[in-house]
Amino acid sequence: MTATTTEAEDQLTATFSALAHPVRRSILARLADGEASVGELAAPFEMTMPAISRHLRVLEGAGLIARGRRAQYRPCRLNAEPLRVVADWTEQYRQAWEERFDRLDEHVRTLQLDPDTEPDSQHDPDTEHGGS
Amino acid sequence: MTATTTEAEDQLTATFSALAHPVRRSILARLADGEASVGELAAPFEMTMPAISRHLRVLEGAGLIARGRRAQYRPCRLNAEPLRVVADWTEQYRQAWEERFDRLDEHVRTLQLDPDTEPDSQHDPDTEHGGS
DNA sequence: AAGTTAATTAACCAGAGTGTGAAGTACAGC
DNA sequence: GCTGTACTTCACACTCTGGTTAATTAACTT
Repeated sequence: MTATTTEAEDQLTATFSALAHPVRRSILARLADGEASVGELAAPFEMTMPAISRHLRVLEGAGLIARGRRAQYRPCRLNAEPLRVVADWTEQYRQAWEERFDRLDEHVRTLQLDPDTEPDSQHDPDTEHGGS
Repeated sequence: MTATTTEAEDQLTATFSALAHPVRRSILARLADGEASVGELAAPFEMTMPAISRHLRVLEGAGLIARGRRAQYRPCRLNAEPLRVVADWTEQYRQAWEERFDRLDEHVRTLQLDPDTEPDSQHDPDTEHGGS
């Protein structure tokens, strides 16, 4: 039951890994304009075809693209679903980047919950840095 | 002048790379609750301290955390700013995952550009996969 | 001063990621 | 059937990651 890594975690790891390479992000951007063959995708880069082919494999592995077959071409098209998952994941931190009140807010909330819990040792400037 | 990779691209690469590891995402989740020392961050994992220390270095390199010093502790706190950048980046694909008209739209655009290019083989199920 | 605690750095290793050129596969066209 | 085109797979090199243990730094404790 208690697997070390969950399905969703693996999906996220695969997607973030795939997105961690500028060439692959560039390929996705290209595919947002519509289907393209491997050769078309490779053209903008100073890189051999096999290299692109492997980048596409990574993208496919993360479910970010799907591939067809038309004659000797393997047209690729974007599948943005995993990006929605990424967007949802980041959303969980929205509050953290919107609020600049983080620590204050947190402190206030603590006091509201229980005024006696934290007498003064919460984040005292004296113990912060200056003890020479 | 014309750098091969831009600043923004590097930032994105660093952030996605950092997020591509489940342990690092887990650490960020922990830090969303507030500051924590390295030891506290390491506790949940069956992993030695140096390993965690390096994960923290990666997160710091991507600007996802900031580190202080309190006595012999190095408290870490979340900096969600790069996550906002990621959210903004994914936003550019929102349309792609919201619309289910992808292929239709693309087909229409192809026809508009050049009606003779693709007579009928656009996305015929027979040529799609069915080879014995 | 000596020892404990917190964390980093150093040295090392296994494995994954990213590129190359060369060979192999699949389809189209003369 | 042979040749060209599109792409993949193979074999290799090289670097980056991610983990380990051992040694080092830094601050508190007694």
